[in-house]
Amino acid sequence: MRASDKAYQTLLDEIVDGTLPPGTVLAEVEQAARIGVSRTPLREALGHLRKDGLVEPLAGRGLIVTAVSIDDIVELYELRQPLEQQAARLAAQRGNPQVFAQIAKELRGSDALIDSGEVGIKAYYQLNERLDRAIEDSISSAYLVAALKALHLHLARIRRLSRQNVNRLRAAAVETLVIVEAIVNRDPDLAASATHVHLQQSLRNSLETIQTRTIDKVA
Amino acid sequence: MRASDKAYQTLLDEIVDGTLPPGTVLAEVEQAARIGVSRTPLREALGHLRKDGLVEPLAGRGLIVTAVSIDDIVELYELRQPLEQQAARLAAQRGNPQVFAQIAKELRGSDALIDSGEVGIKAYYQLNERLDRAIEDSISSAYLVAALKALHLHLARIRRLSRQNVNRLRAAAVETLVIVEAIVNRDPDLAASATHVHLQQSLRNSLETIQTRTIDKVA
DNA sequence: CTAACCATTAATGTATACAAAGAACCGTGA
DNA sequence: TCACGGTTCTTTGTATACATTAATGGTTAG
Repeated sequence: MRASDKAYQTLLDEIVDGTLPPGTVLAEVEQAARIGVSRTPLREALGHLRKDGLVEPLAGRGLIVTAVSIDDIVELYELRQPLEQQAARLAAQRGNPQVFAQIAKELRGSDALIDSGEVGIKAYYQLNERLDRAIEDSISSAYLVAALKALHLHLARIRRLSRQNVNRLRAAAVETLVIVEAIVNRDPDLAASATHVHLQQSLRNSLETIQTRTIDKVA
Repeated sequence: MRASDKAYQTLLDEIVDGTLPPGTVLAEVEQAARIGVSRTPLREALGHLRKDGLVEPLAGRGLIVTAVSIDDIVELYELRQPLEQQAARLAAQRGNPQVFAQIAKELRGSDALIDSGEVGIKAYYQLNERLDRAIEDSISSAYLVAALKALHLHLARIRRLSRQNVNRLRAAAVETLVIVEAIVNRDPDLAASATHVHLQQSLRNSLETIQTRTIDKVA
């Protein structure tokens, strides 16, 4: 593995999982020493993170980890909505129905997973990741896939901020199942509409959860 | 201006305008010497171009300028459609109607521009760029704007491949006017639909133009 | 006491030297 | 003549030294 890749992956993981919270100053020499690479590959990593929108230059202070406000969540969904609707639409047109039928089958049993504690919930998340992968594999457009990948970076960060409760997960599983079944039945319009509905609910939940947390903080 | 920015801008321009055609090998030392910077900032520039999707690694041969096939054009539009529909929708919701009314006014006179030769056509293109800018300014979502910017990089490249004739430009102006008027009237759905129509026509024209050229080549 | 300017310093930005990995080419053998 | 192996050379990847810029703190003048 190249040193620049190592630096990028390390910083990316730490930003996404919150180890490096928003506002953290990333000084080159400091981070290079910490990660164990020289400044050259570290700079390359920082450049990529800047393109990803995960760090930004702060006048004279170097680079800092970007903030994620409530407005950012809304704005992110204004990109997520059209991208994932299109992705679902194309998957319904081109995807292998058998692949999605299998995922649908597993989704129908996801309630049991969700109710079976931490391990089950993790398995449920992995099922969702498999669905995302299957959709991306069905899309031939490299451009759309790239845009989706960039999007998911930011989504992963937000997911940490607004942790979903079990009720929301169960509801989300039902919504997702509608999408997957539409893909199996090669119904692009339904797949897109179901995605629209799912994301609207998902956004609403995110905002409500954040809201609650903010209130908790104030109290 | 930083040396890395200079290198990035230079290479970007040359790739977009065709000076560096697809398949061109970009060796670091060679390009660094040509542009007049050292390898370090040049590598930074190449890294960004790679993230943009304008260059790609070729096993052992370093980086080459990516190809643009007919399939790529179709795939690019599969990203463009949802992004620009969403952009038009948001602009219709949030844009300043006066700004777009002014653009609409100028669009109504664009036939005269298009018929007045090279200079007029250039002015027409600039009008379109102003429209794009106005739409981006109306969108609050930084994520969507970033995705649009990345998209427009590739579109600029394709525009060179399929040069539009005067008839197409006139038709495009009419289609664009429908979009802009929908924005002025704060009609998001119409703005999105009109964008859908416009891009569909635009794609069709691109493919036909490419097709013709290919036939010419064979003949 | 405050404000402005200079010096110091710590950071980024750049250049270059070095290392490592891979490809091409030449030579030798069958 | 072809195949295989080794060597050389070109390339990318990394480290480090140097340049430059901007911020900070102290000192001095008003």
